[in-house]
Amino acid sequence: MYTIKDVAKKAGVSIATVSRVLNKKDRVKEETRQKVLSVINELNYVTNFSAKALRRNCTDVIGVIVPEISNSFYGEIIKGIENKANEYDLRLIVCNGEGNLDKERGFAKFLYDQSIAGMIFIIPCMPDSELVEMKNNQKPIVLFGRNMQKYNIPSITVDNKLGAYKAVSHLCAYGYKKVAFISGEEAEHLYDRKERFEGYIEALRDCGHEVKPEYLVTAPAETINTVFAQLMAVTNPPDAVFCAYDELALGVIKTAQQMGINIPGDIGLVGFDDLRICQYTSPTLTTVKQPTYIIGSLCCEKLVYSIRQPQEGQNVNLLIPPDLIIRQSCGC
Amino acid sequence: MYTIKDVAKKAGVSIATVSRVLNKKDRVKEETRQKVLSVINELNYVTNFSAKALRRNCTDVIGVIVPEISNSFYGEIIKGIENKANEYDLRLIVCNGEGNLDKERGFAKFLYDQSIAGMIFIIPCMPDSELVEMKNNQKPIVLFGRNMQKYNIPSITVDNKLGAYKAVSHLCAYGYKKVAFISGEEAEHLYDRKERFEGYIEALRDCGHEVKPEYLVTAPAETINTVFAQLMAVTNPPDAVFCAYDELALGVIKTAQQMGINIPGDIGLVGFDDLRICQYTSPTLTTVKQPTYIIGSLCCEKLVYSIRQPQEGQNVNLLIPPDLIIRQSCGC
DNA sequence: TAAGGTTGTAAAAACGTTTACATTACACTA
DNA sequence: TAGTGTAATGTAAACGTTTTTACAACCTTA
Repeated sequence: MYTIKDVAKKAGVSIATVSRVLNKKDRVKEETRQKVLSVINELNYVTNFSAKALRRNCTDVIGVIVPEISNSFYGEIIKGIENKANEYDLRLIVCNGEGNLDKERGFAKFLYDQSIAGMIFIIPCMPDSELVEMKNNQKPIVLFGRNMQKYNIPSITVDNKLGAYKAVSHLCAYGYKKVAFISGEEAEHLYDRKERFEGYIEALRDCGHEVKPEYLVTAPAETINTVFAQLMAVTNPPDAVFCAYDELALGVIKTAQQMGINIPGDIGLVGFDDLRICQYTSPTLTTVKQPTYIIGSLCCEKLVYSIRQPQEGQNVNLLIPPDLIIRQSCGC
Repeated sequence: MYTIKDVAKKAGVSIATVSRVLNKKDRVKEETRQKVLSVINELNYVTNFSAKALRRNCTDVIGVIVPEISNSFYGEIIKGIENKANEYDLRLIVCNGEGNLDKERGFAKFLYDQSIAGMIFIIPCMPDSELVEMKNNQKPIVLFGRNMQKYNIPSITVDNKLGAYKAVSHLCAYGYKKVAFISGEEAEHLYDRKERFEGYIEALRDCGHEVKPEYLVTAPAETINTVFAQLMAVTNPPDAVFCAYDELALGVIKTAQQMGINIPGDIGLVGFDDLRICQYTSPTLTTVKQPTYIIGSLCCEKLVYSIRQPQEGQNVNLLIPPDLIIRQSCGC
């Protein structure tokens, strides 16, 4: 493994010159530049990142904290980030936060201590205040799933309200009159849940339907079978269900099958996220698509921007309008 | 951000002593040790990894190259690796090889140049020779999906032959007599494909059925619908299908549905891998389970072993026996 | 008490870069 | 020809560790 000294000696220049060639900031006579480059090539020299990082107090690594690495939804986002990061010669450290605040804090602290170039938080559970603190630590950060424009933190969000509105008004337009809403467990940091609920409400109102409290269900995904059964046992049960997450809709499909309820014959169903699995369920699941790969790619792009132009204030939220993907489960 | 010097000064000792306390190799008087630790705690000192890496010529980072990060099969493996890595205070860099030899090479070279502590290759497409070369570069590596015991490289494989054997003999035991085999595209590095085929053959033989060439299909996943249709159009078509990968079985389910063929009524179906999606398809998919999380965890454990005890030769292949998960699609 | 062994600590070199500052080389002007 | 300005390059310090070497200080033991 050769060092910059070896290159310098072989090229007959000083190490400073080699460094200059490498970092192409200062000017070097074209002739020497070529000479150095040819030696670098010949020796197959690569710069030692540890030394570089030590000297510059900054690595070429970015970190991302996701809620669940084994979930292909986040997998797609990570893929988007990674590809973009490689374009910019950055490496990616992936951390599996598991939706656990302590884990998340631990990873964030670790990455921060490691003089990482920047971090991406995918649907973080940290409170706003801690994220602001991270930002103030001089490390660029980017968020997905939380709009923190007012704190001057760049972020990307999907227009959850619009997505939910699209989904529910689609159901209504096709004649469903009694649309229930199943959301997952309530949690402070799950803004998407709230926004999707708002979209649901607004769509119902705009379609002239009333919001019935008995159609509103909040429960963890594990209990979906009992919860769905209860929902269907209500007097005057719903004729359609909008689930805040595809995960929940999957549970509904499973439970309905066990109960002998036909989807979409007996009840219409729409989800949110467009997990890959939605194409394979039976019936295939109508859902609101979040463009995961693109989201990842954009997150990374924003981060790189913050890293390279730290002063410029493009710290704005980018709102992505989601699309409704119509499949079988809504019966339309 | 404090350095070891700050700690030394505040504790009234030399930096060497602080380093000794930190790396707990040399002995330090208990009293000074406590003093140093309390200062470290007070200042919230963390060692600079770049400096450490530079000095020791080795980082606390390991790398993993997977074929597809957005696939939850690999996501689970990564999760297993990551959790185990964190236990050992190692960080993980994830690389998305995309089953592309050049990408894989690029990542491997990069990681190698970065004085990484070790690497894990998940179903690599590199030829044996290059892997041996990596191993000879003094960096510990671990493989999943390729047995390279004879080259003294630690590895983990699933007993594909056994898994396929279990799947096919299960079908035969329940009365299926004409079992077809659909495998994905052929490729040099896909050893699992070959082994699963062997298991298929052996199971048929042991059950007293003959192997019919017209029941053997090799085709990329994208063409599964035409391929399956052709298979069913054969005179005396099969009454069951064993797919070398769940991905293919998913395609079969979809196509069968379109063609009005009932699974398992008209034809039995078994896959291999146990993707999460298998629980949600209709019918749910009987399949051979690979314990992904555990595999990841074991890979990491083996790697750590190689890193910490470089001389010891535990460079053996670990063969994991897979289980058959019986669901609806086989009709048993 | 002197010789020898332990134990605990310090001083300093080294790891491979980047970069501020210093120096040289050269072309041009007066 | 001397002086000046600029472009090109070199020198050396610094980044924060680990680790080798050295040396005190303190015990044993003869």
